[in-house]
Amino acid sequence: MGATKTDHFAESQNELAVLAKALGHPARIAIIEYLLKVDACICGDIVNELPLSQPTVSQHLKELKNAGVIKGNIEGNSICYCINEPGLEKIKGFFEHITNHLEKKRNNCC
Amino acid sequence: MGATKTDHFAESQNELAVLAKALGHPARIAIIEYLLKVDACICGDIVNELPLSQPTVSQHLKELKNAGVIKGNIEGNSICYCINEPGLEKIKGFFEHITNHLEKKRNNCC
DNA sequence: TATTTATATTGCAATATTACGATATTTAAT
DNA sequence: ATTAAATATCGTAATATTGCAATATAAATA
Repeated sequence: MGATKTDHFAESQNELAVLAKALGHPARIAIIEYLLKVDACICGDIVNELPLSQPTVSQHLKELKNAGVIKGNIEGNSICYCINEPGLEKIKGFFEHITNHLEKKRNNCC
Repeated sequence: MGATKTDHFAESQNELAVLAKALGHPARIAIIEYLLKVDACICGDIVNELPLSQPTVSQHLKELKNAGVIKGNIEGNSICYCINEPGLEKIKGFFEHITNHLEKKRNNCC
């Protein structure tokens, strides 16, 4: 025990969970917000923006990339990380689906 | 080490991370989807819908509730769990913010 | 080529999560 | 009052995550 029973769930459920999980850490939220703020790729200065060590930041970037939230290219001496739109569209769609549904058929038992 | 450095991040970043983290498990995605599908509160049959034991499901429900994704009332012999709209609006707003921003100023370096 | 700069990887300790059996709690029904 | 039901909590094992120091890698520059 201890490991998530991934194979007992639908593919789409696992996909959404992976995306959500990737965003389930304040440092990774901060990275995304910083990407938006500077309105460009991360090229070098992300470590100074976060209250974490360089290896830790690198690890968080890796997780965001693995989950499909950001994408990265090698850019000379540094790495260029950007938001990966398809990944974010997928999770945004999930929440839109939920809230649209709630607006249509408001159940009020709670 | 090992624990998230919550106090080094902004309150809003921690809030969003908590919400996203709560959805970062396929069982909890499945619970939300089931709540939408039946279009009512969960009253008893959620355990049969999931490939997990009753204590595990109970634990997942608790986490969703703590994070503010669902809310629950005692309803006689069972518990009535519903989607908690404010929580979902908050995280939906985050993703809308991101995708709106991306549409406006599309950076194309990656 | 040596050095600097930027990022990644390794290894490890601390902590958190996941899952479930056993048990407790709480309410409804007998 | 007992029993049945539904859900929660406890205890615990297995696994995952978080964070960083040390080290590796790779490219730019002196």
